[in-house]
Amino acid sequence: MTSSPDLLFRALADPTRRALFERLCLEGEQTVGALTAEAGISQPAVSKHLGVLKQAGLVHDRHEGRQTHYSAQQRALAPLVDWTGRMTRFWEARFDDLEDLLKRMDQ
Amino acid sequence: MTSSPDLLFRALADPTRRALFERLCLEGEQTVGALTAEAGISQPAVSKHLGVLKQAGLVHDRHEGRQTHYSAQQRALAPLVDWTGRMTRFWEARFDDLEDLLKRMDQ
DNA sequence: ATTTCTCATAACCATCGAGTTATGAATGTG
DNA sequence: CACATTCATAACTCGATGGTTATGAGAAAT
Repeated sequence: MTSSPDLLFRALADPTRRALFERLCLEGEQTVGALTAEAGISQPAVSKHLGVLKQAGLVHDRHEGRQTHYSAQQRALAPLVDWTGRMTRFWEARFDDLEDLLKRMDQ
Repeated sequence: MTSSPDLLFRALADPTRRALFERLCLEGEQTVGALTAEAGISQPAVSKHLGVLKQAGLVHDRHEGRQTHYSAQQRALAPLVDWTGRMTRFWEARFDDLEDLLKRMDQ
């Protein structure tokens, strides 16, 4: 069983793949050809990356004629945001404890 | 030049490594021995993972006698939060645009 | 001083993953 | 129908990476 944040982290760990996702986020829907034109790698490589992103739920594909349009699914980032939240919340809690301690020491 | 989010994503992409970081976040400072006891892998493997986390700025090590104490540096997650923010902000902006469009179409 | 304990490093191995080229499937075009 | 275009998949290569065991360095204990 591969957990949800695991898929996301793994999918976004590769810089090329992250660049593809960023383009889809910032510039909106793109065809494979358009993405390949700027990616600096071969078309099959781009397709494979898009496949990984799709499997992670980060992109959605729409077939139109002989071309495939990919678009970002930013909602899929939610588990990532949750995860960082859980990790940093503990830091804040601990920080609050420290503040309490200092306050109590002050009196 | 490896950018900051790149190091973070790569460091957190491995489930074993992420588990180590989570433990340090939730349970606080731990020695290598304590971490190894529950990690299910050899001590050298744990040390190597901790080295990667340290290089990414995610953990800090403190030497005390013959043991090394590791602790989480949650602040290091900031670039990750920023990145997800930049990606999702565009979604919200685009969503707002859509809402505006619908509103205008309504009139 | 010798031994024991804790951790890091070295050397090695196997697997994974990102890239390539070749090719096929599906759709449009002459 | 024949040809071109667009994308996905197959087969392969090769470097990166996560794991192992062996060993060394440094600190504590006897």
